[in-house]
Amino acid sequence: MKHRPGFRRIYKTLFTAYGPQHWWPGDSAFEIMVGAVLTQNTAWTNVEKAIANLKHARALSPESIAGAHPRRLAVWLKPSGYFNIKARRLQAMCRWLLAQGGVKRIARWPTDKLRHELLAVHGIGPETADDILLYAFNRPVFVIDAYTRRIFKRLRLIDGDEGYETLRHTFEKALDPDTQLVRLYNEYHALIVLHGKDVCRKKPRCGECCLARLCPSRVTGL
DNA sequence: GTCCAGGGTTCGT
DNA sequence: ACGAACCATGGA
Repeated sequence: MKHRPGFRRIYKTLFTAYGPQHWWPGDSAFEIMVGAVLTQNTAWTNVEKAIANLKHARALSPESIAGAHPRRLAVWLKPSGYFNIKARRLQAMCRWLLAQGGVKRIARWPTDKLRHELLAVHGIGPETADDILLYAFNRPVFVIDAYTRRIFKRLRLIDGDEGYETLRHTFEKALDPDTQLVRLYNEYHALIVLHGKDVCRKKPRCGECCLARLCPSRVTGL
């Protein structure tokens, strides 16, 4: 594949501009898994409210969620939107978790097996699986999302219409090897999301953002 | 009032 | 193998 020196440079530029983000907010691997499902197409501020509801009800555990009445679970999830769908997805994930013997058990699986099994769970697609792998289990998996496509398309480093896996491998090959891959992927994705929502949408002109000199099209927004 | 957020499933072509 | 409808709250 063609050499792409831009990927590391863009990371350094974003890191310099915004500093370390220390994702994912959450007190446990399980909480991160729950957050990954709840944040699907949803603002994180709304997800925090739903997680707070679960905590206050002492329901933030695989057993509680799996055993809860879907109706009551939906009430707790209401602030995060799609509450009926997400109630079902969380229960699917929790029942799967319990069937495997819990978080501690699957934490010892090799990354490719863990990823394959996660993708087989109802409600967990490629991005949610990779969020979980990277942020809950500290595996070196690069997360691709809509912001990643937008920003790197404008930077002319990708076409934008590649499949998820193709894009993921592009990023992973461009950034490997590294002494702390997990740390790099962790910060990179967080910085992409931060830059995407705080700059690209509000101020689409690249001349106004930290990536100005690296952006051929001069537009990083939509 | 309109737009869209840290997507995935399902069902048409 | 793609495209579109669907889900639903809250902040800008």
